[in-house]
Amino acid sequence: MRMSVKYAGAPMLASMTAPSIPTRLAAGGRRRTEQRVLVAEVLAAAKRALSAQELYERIRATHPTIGRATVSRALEQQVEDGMASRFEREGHVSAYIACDAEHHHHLVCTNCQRVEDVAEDIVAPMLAAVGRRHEFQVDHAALDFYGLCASCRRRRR
Amino acid sequence: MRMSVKYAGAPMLASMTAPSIPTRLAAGGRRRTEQRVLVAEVLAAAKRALSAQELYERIRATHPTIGRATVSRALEQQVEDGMASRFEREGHVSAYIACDAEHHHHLVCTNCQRVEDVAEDIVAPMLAAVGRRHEFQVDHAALDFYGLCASCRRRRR
DNA sequence: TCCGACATGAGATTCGTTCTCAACGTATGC
DNA sequence: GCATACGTTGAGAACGAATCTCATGTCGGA
Repeated sequence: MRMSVKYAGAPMLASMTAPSIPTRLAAGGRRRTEQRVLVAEVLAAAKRALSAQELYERIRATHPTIGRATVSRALEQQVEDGMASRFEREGHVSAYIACDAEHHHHLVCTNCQRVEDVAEDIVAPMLAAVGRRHEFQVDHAALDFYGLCASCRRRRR
Repeated sequence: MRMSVKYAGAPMLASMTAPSIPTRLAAGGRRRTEQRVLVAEVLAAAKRALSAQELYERIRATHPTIGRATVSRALEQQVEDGMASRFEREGHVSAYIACDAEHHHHLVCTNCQRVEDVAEDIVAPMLAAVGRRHEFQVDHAALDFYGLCASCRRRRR
């Protein structure tokens, strides 16, 4: 399932001046190592969801000595620090995408695998409706949509 | 991620007279074996999401000779036949819940683990909005909500 | 009742992830 | 600029849930 996205009740902040990747990597006493920069950059450049394994293989093409565990740990940290979010794909595999703010749900193109963020104001009324109708206090939700993005749709015709 | 729930465009049919578990198990040339009935009944009785492992252990309490693979295969078939739906839990584990119709999204209580279905008419407008706003043709979606159900909420006070 | 195809169970295998631990490299204080 | 402390790395081992294999069992149509 999609990693939890919290609804603290407060409206999402409009993105402030976003810090660069290396800056964000150094948050919370973490060290800015070559490997961790690499993982973050390759993930961000991919603009689509990648499993740890896939990312590991991509990076290995240019940096053959990097370790599986390093990639895995770097991704884990990025999720913790809010720089990425994690899905659970079918087949018991985690997949990650770079993410520049929290509170994001995703549109995944089943053709080209690219990922878009869902506008938050589309989702919010539905969450409110769920709370009203079901007497259910929604804490967090996993909302992911699969289909064809605009360009793949055009290309299909 | 949550197993796909298809949006074929047609409105959901109001549930017709639902066939019994043993009847539905025999769909499509499948055999109605003791084990497959058992798996379906225990899952339905649980009224909450269970992993294959958890279900296996529950069943083993009364039927110690049942095999892991049998439970696993039975669940797989139920998902195929629309009698259950599958989540991917954190930790790369599948979880299943019994399901009496398709097109269901779920409210999962994080306290008592019980599962409710989300009213489909709450979800539909949002799907339409996503399609309009994002020029994205939604084929299927994984929508799961986590929080406290009404009774757990009362009990917490 | 008979027989073939489907289903079962036990254990082996698979495969992505996580753990372990010695060696390394970063950042900080001096 | 240098030394020190400790977070980070990489290789391989360990892990764990699911899946596969295959001999045996059983369902259900003929």
